[in-house]
Amino acid sequence: MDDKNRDEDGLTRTQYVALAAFRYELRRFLAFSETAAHGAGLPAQQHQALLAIAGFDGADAPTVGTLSERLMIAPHTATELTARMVEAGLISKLPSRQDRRKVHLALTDKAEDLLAELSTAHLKELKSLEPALTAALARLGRDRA
Amino acid sequence: MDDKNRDEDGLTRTQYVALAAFRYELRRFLAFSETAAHGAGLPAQQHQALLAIAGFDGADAPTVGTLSERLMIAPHTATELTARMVEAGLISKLPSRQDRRKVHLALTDKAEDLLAELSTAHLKELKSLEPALTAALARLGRDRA
DNA sequence: TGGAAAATATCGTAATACGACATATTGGCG
DNA sequence: CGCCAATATGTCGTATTACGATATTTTCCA
Repeated sequence: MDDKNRDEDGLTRTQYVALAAFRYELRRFLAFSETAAHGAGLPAQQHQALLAIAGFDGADAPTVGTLSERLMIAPHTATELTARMVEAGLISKLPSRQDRRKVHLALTDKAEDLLAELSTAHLKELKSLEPALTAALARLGRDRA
Repeated sequence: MDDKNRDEDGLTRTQYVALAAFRYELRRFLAFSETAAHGAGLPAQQHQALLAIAGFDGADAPTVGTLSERLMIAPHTATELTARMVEAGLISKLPSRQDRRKVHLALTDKAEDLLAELSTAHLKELKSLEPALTAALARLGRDRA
């Protein structure tokens, strides 16, 4: 069906529109998040680092390594990121007693306040964006060629 | 309820975990997308530009301005992006007849092939990531404090 | 105990988005 | 009808940030 709407190789026009719409919704959320973080005086990636540390679901405190995993960045990039954040007074580094190669990370009071404020705003925004995001995602599943 | 799990200001630990998990799922998808684009020889943003052009849901061909809107970047950033893409043989620019300030954008054959390949892979990946993403999103709505 | 592996760190480099500014074109209005 | 503000795109220098290559320290195990 709908062969006139199909590109030579490819997908239907509807599928491109659906994919593009999904990415647009994603960008809307990410743009909101970036603006909110900047408004609080944080680069977006530092906000993500704070959230990853505070929301880390593990036994002991997260390390530079866990941060690199959760943010999906190279280990040495996490090193640089955390160095900037220590500089900015957002986190503290504590060398592990058990394994002295590791460095545990903890939020400062300042960072906890900022993160609480940002997270509240994000939950609210996500609540309002959720329908559009879910709908855009679901739309991709239909019209499978 | 659960006051011992509540940070001073702030949200419950569960909420931080849920927010962090949602962002992690988002990053997984974005990392897949970036890897796929790079594998096809494209910077991620150029892939997004191709998709935004191909999936533009409007009457006439998209312009530099529409691209800046859909990608949520500044107009002059869209100018630079499109210049790089013309250079790379991915798009062509066609000054509008109606309004000679505007420049319409169209994919080259090469770009159509690349986009078809990437979009197929993305639809497949999204199909597999969709449950986790939807679940992470839905989880945010529960546990509202 | 001697090295391979792991964890973090350093330095130079590249990509890309932005701010400030410039140019061209359009449309409205006195 | 001509002038000017607004619109659309373009140019240039700058700053941020992530990466590759490489180094250092510590741990683990054969």
